[in-house]
Amino acid sequence: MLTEKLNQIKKFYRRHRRLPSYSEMLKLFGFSSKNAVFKVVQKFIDEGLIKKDGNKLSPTSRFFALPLLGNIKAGFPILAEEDHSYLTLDEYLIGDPQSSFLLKVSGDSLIGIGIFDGDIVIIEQKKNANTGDVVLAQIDREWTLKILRKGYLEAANPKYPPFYPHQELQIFGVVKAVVRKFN
Amino acid sequence: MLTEKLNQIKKFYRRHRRLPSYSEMLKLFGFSSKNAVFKVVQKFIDEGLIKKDGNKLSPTSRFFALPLLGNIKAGFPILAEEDHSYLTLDEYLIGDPQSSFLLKVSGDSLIGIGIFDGDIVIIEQKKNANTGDVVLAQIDREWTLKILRKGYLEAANPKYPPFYPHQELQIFGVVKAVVRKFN
DNA sequence: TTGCAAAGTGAACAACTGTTTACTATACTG
DNA sequence: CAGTATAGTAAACAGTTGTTCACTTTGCAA
Repeated sequence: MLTEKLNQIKKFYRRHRRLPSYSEMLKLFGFSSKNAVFKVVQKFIDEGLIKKDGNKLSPTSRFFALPLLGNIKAGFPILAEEDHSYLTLDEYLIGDPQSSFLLKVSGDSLIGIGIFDGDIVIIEQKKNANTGDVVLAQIDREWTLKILRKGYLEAANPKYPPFYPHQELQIFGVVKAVVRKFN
Repeated sequence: MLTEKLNQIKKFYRRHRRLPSYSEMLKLFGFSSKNAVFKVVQKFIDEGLIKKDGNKLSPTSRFFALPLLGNIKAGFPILAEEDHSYLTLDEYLIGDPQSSFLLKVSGDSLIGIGIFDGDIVIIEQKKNANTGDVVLAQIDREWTLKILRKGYLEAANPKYPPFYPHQELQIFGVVKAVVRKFN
């Protein structure tokens, strides 16, 4: 089966974060001739799962990304094979990997905008932000995650008052995305 | 500078989804001897950014993953270099890539559990789920995303009533994670 | 200025890369 | 059954791989 071989390659890619070489696939598939591997790989290339990159192989986005289906509409056959695009969450959510980091959120001060306790936010480091941005900031030397307003910080939860700095309000980064895992 | 070379390799990895070979790095760095590259790579190996994998190179998780910082606590120096772990969002959020797909959410029926209009959910395909799971289901032939209860579906928004099936309630998958991008 | 480690050059090497060719076994179609 | 496309074997090949050795250049501390 061909999809079984694809899964073996995907498994290898997940473990090693690189595609196996032809001789590695040889062992992987249990073949005894590299040409057999060559022909299998050619099929994956034809299907657009792998591509040639110089004299090497590299995976296409279809290889490792997940299919993204459109909106749910009543009675709509969302699982139809068309109009897929393929998405990597890292690529989708992280704009500038160099200046970004993740932060585990604690507290309920941002539940109004759907950031819950235990969520992970992607923060892009920068020293200034726009009003309305969710920022990681130090207000009077205390770290916090809040919405930036003109000269103060605001929670997204009616039970918290606005936060006016007594001395200092310093911005360290802007929240670009949230991520939550269930269970 | 060494970090500049690392960024060049990262850039290459993002474009090609594989590490460059020594001769490719040669061009990348502007060197004229492969040995110079060899020594640079050795440093990255020493730092744990790249590792040897057979007779090939492969990136470690520190190479492409983002640092995850702990919870924010008042006054806590979260940016201290210690107790980092490194996280790939894809690996963190997607348990079984083979059976998962993404779905763009429309509607406000799940705002109570922090799933908003425009969010993307990661769905794992399966035909049965536990009570309390957020499921992708077909209720009387209409697709929907709701919370599964005993024999019916429920929104997470007081403005919607429970959804009892007239004929049929079929489950297609379980929501394992949500993801939201700001701006 | 001297001494020395770090950084880079250049050439050589065996091992492995992907690819090709020629041939055989297998499976399927009419 | 025969005919033929598909799948796999075996061996050979040039180009590239990562690695090593000997040497030169650069930068920096004493």
